[in-house]
Amino acid sequence: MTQSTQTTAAPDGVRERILAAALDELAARGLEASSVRTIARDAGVTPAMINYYFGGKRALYETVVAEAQARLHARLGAALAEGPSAAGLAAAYFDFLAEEGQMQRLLLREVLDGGGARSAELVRPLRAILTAYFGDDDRAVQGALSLFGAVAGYFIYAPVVGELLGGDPLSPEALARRRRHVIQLASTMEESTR
Amino acid sequence: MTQSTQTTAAPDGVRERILAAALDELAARGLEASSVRTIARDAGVTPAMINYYFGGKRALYETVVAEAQARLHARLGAALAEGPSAAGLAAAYFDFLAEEGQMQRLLLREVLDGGGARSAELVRPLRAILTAYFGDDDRAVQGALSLFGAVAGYFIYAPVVGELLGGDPLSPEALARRRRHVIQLASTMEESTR
DNA sequence: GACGGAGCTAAACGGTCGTTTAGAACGGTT
DNA sequence: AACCGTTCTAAACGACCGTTTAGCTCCGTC
Repeated sequence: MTQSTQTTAAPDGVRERILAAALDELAARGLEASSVRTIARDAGVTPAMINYYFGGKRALYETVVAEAQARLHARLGAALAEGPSAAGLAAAYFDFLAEEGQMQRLLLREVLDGGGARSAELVRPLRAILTAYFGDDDRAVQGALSLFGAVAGYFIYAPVVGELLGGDPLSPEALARRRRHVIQLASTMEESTR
Repeated sequence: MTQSTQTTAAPDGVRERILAAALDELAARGLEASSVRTIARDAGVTPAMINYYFGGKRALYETVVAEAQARLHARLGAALAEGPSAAGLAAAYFDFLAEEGQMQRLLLREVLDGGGARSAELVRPLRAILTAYFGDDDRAVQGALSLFGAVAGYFIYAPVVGELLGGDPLSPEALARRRRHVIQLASTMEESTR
């Protein structure tokens, strides 16, 4: 009773602990390979609690994915709002992945499993902003695709890169180097498109 | 008896049918989500045959992954042997993914699930060739990473791109456009590195 | 102080999983 | 003709899965 008398507030309530454990497990192992029993154990609750709060494994998964997508969406939207540049967009995407590494794994699995329909729905609101700033022509689209691929690829293949080159691709120094490279790549593309 | 009397040769023997069905299923759904019963049904055999020929689900998976990696390895090696250019390498990687679309999904899942150790082992023999041609400095490494990310990203995100922009990103025209863009990107990088 | 709903638990349910087993079919060898 | 190894099948096994159920505790309300 030294800590608190009203424990059931919010910050680490049962629901939040389940969400955190689910993000870890789902990003690391995928929907099918994760088990509600494991997630529940990591969250320190009973498996039945997952159904109580979320209605089932699939619904929990979709809650987690929706939250991850919302976070990414907010980041990219903020970057576009404050400065309409490919470099700024690339930097925002890079920083998002650098700070929340499991997100890329989760969202990539979602694309691989779901065929991209849900992800497209997420990105669609961004599209209006994107084309307003960067235009609609093929070169801009191709460049944007390359840029996002270059950013995401680094994090996806980070384990391979680490094994291959030695050193930790996720160390602050390596991340700073990569960040500089990606921003420069974005600038180059912007110039050639303009 | 009109077709053949010696059926147990090779081209579409039981083992080969299992491998083909397994590639489809494993690339589409992943190791954990795929079931040996489904693979066996698609191959027109009994589930027990998978254990008879491969020793188990995991061993079948590793056979399929090893074969996919070997095919990619051969492609990249051939491209490097006949012309040491980033553009040639990018084109070879692009063509591989364009012709065998499920491969990228399979290998990407392997990286996501396996942490990259096996993939690194595959790419290691290529590394000597790569550095001999492109050098070892940071700019070349960063550029190569971006290039491979840009190529792979297109195929991974093809469903999203299709939903978003309309049209089929895997149509011959779209592929040709993307191929040109990637090769040009490679050339640009090569110039700035040189 | 009985009531009722919210939060939670332990146990069980039906189903699917990967794998094993017992044995049938069959061509080749002796 | 008896034997044998190979190929293959149908059935069963035990484990684990996601989910449901029955019931407990606790607390604010009347």
